Amino acid sequence: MTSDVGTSQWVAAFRRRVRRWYRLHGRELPWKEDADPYSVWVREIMLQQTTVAAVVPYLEKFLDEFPTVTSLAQASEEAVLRVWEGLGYYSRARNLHRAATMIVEEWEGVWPRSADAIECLPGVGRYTASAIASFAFDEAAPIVEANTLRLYSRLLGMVDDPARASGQKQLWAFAERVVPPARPGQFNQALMDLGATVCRSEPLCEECPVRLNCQAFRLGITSRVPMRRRRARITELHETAVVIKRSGDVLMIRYSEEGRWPGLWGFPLISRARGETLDQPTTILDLVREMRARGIDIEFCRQLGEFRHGVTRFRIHLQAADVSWVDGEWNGGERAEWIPIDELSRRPLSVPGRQVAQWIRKPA
DNA sequence: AATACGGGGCA
DNA sequence: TGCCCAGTATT
Repeated sequence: MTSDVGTSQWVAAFRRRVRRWYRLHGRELPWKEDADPYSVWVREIMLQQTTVAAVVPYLEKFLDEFPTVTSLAQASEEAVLRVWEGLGYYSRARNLHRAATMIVEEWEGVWPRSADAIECLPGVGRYTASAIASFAFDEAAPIVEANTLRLYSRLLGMVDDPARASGQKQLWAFAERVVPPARPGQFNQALMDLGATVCRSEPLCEECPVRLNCQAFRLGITSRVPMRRRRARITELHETAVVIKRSGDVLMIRYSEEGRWPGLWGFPLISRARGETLDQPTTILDLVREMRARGIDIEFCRQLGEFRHGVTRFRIHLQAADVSWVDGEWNGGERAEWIPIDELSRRPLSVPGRQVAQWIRKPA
């Protein structure tokens, strides 16, 4: 019956159907058997707002490089960011590193077992804490994330905005009711697999083991539940990455905490007006002036390349300028270093930064 | 309550 | 292209 969503009878039948479906159709994820708290933690952080396909190679490399929480704590933040490079949301990597230090120094490397305690770690919110507690420590902790949010919303026939406080409250309350005392981690995994493969954005209801438990299915509103959120408008940015060379070295800055890519290294970026390009003398004059304002006299050589890159709600139209140093020191505010070109691979760069670095080696 | 934070996968 | 992704922290 669907009229009794959440009652104990409903929950019992729901759990049975989900478990059975999972035995037959659950995803074969590479970490399926790995319940070690450290690796659960690392992968849950990586999976925040990031697809499984994107995470797999990064997780393998990360655990290879930092196999234990101690090794992670002992590493430099830059080394951690270097392994994270290209995965995005870099504050995750920095929080991971900080949290490793906390675990080692304050807790002597021993994990707290409860979700509440785990949630004290930086970068760990309610979902991630529950995931770790249920996967690694068999705590019956409820989860709500992208996959389960869709699933629960539809089961409940929830027409409220799931992002709002009242929607969130209903979803977490539902999660608390369905998570079972026995093997809660496996059950949570089953819920996510069901959400990911069947209760997708465009749901495959004919394959769903719990469609008769689903209010949205019964009402024929699965395509409108959960309510979609409208996206933020994209802002176009036109920027120039300035590659300043001085006898085999290139000037790199460490992006500050306030702006984009905090903690990553990169090239000085200046903005252009829309339509300005490096084949225009006025653009080049602007470039020279902008760099002089940051302490460095340069001579423009040529354009290195150009491409488009999306970062959160911005789309950056990037051109790179190959220039040579004439005089002066960087006083643009950021930490700066002259780095031999063949050592760029050792620094953590953003994706556009890495692209520009490739152009330096092999001009496009 | 709204916004910032990245980048890739896929139709 | 546009939508979506095992969210969290900050304003």
